[in-house]
Amino acid sequence: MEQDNAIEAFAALAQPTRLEAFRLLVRVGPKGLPALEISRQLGTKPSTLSGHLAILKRAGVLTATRHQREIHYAANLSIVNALVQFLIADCCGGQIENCSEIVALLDSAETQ
Amino acid sequence: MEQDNAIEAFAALAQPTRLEAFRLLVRVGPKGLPALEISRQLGTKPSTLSGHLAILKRAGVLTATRHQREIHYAANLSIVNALVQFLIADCCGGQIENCSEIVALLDSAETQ
DNA sequence: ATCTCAATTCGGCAAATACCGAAGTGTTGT
DNA sequence: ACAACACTTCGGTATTTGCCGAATTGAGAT
Repeated sequence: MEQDNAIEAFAALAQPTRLEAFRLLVRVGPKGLPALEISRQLGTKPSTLSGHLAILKRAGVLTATRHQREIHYAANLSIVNALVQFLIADCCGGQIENCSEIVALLDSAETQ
Repeated sequence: MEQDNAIEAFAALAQPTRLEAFRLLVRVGPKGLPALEISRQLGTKPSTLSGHLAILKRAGVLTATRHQREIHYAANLSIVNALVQFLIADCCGGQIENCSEIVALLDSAETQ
């Protein structure tokens, strides 16, 4: 993950409608939802949401696949991992003993 | 973590100078660095950086502590955990068997 | 071919963001 | 008290972002 990709992903998630859309799709799971259904559930205009979905997709946060007339959007969970990797790279200068805190935190994240 | 806090944190990280500052402080470790030193290492004007540090601090991404004349900024690693928790809450409707992918990903994040 | 439906693109406007130099605040040393 | 230093706040400007209705594209159904 490059800095530019991380910035694009963070910017994509730093907006209420887009963050809600992503979390909705995380809850829905791998099958995802068509654009109009997301629009309906979030209460946003289709044209507005379309722009948001494009931003999320461009940032690698969502995937889009056609099903007949509909395009199903789904959350790309691996981006979360990539962002964490990027954020904590070379944590504490690589001296792992100083990083016990963050390791414990990621442990708890995983088991919850 | 509330939606507003997550948005603030993502927005804080979605800017080149701020993301670089955060990652620099992650590498430096718990002791952190004074503002002017960060400014010098990143090559940004002190007044510009000051605004960025305020945004990062306000978002809970950095902590600030005075040491004589200097204010030392340090990365708050627990925010990373909180953001991940927030993003993957109720993943796949809570049916854990569908979430094996993300669990494996967080595993690898932890051991690296 | 035509109609319908899902989704996107376009045009225009209001609000938020980033940058810089200059001036201000507050702490430390003389 | 005064000078030096670390940092922040204050103008002012250029760019970016978000929203909506209207028009457009593209796939399926009749």
